[in-house]
Amino acid sequence: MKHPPTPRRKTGRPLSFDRDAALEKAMLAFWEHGYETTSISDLTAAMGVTAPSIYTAFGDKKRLFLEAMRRYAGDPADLAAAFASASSARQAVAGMLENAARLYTGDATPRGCLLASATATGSKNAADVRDAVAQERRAIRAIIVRRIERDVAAGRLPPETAPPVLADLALAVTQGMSVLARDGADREALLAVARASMTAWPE
Amino acid sequence: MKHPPTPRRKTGRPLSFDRDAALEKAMLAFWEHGYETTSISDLTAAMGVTAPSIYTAFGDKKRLFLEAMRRYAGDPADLAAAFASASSARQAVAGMLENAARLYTGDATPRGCLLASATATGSKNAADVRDAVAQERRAIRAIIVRRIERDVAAGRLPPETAPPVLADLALAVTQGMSVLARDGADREALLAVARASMTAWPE
DNA sequence: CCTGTTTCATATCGAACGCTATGAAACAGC
DNA sequence: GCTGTTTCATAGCGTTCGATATGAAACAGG
Repeated sequence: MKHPPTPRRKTGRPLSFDRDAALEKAMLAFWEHGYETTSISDLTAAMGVTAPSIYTAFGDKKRLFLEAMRRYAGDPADLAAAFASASSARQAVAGMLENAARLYTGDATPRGCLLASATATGSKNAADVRDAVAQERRAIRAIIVRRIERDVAAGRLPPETAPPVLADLALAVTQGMSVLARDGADREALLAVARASMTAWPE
Repeated sequence: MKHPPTPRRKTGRPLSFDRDAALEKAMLAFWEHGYETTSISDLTAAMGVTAPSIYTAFGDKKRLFLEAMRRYAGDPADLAAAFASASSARQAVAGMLENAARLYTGDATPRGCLLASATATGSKNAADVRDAVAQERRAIRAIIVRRIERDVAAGRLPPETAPPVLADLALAVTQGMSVLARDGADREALLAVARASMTAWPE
């Protein structure tokens, strides 16, 4: 995972807060309350940083959110690597669903999924942010589709398998689990849903 | 479906707009842009009604949304009736998923699901509205669970069937399809996901 | 030390937010 | 036609929004 180059500091007064820690706090705030419905005032409280410092360190609210998302929502390259090294597409997707079930019900983070809920809807001003999040989801979908196609080509899955359908099913279950988690479903319920959805796979 | 009694008019200047039509326009605006991220200004434009008229006719933004949701998102009693008259739990859920797939990709309404996306996240000020929408989802879940339990009791489904798991799977797929639809998935893709998820059912 | 650079805390900015006060206009009943 | 009631359009209420101007404070280099 490659981070963008730390803004080159020439000289001057040193930063009085931990930039990475503040970014993580911002991410958690966006995760819990959504992009547009988290105000700058909410962010200053969560990050422990005043508004002008946020703007000099991260640009504006939009760039702060995008940086937080790209930093903590998981690099698609990491997912691609995990999928590539998995023993099968089935195992890879089952693992992804199980990880999601655990993540969405963990105590260290808000319930549900940042990518599924933070920009589920929004005003026209935030259309570009929604598009960026949707792009992230599409990247994940493409990775799943390719991994399934690989197993079909290798004869590990029946030739009549439709990779996009299985991928969309996995995505739908993932994002649906996010809503269930927000409604209070516990970890076992989500894990059961994840396992049940895998029985829809061939063989 | 029983509507709340129309506010009794004694006398006075008649309403200059169609209250039901305005309510539907408001619902569509909330559906597309979400509850908190649809402003009163957006609503006056969509409904063709000035702000004071909205407030005298519907109370405030919160009550306008709740009335729109309860009026158009489907009365749980209607769903319960459809489920009761269905030939089987499986058929009832398959029908629900197919209806959702068609609804989320229809041209007459925004993409996705009002109940899944309008209050996916939000500020603390709107916590009560989110709870009301979550309550609606829980009511739907209870109906599905009960219908599956009925089939298990009647021996139409294997005794080891876990009704809550199948119900949660159906809910997750439904709400996941909402995200897929918003990301641009077409009707056939959603119908395929709905059908694929049904192969997870026993027998 | 002094200069240059960057961040700091304070105090806002204009715009948009949800909402409402006000008085004229449009009806029903008498 | 007058009275009572309700809705109308206009204008603006106080608050919060995202974002900044300002000048003092904290460093590195010379």
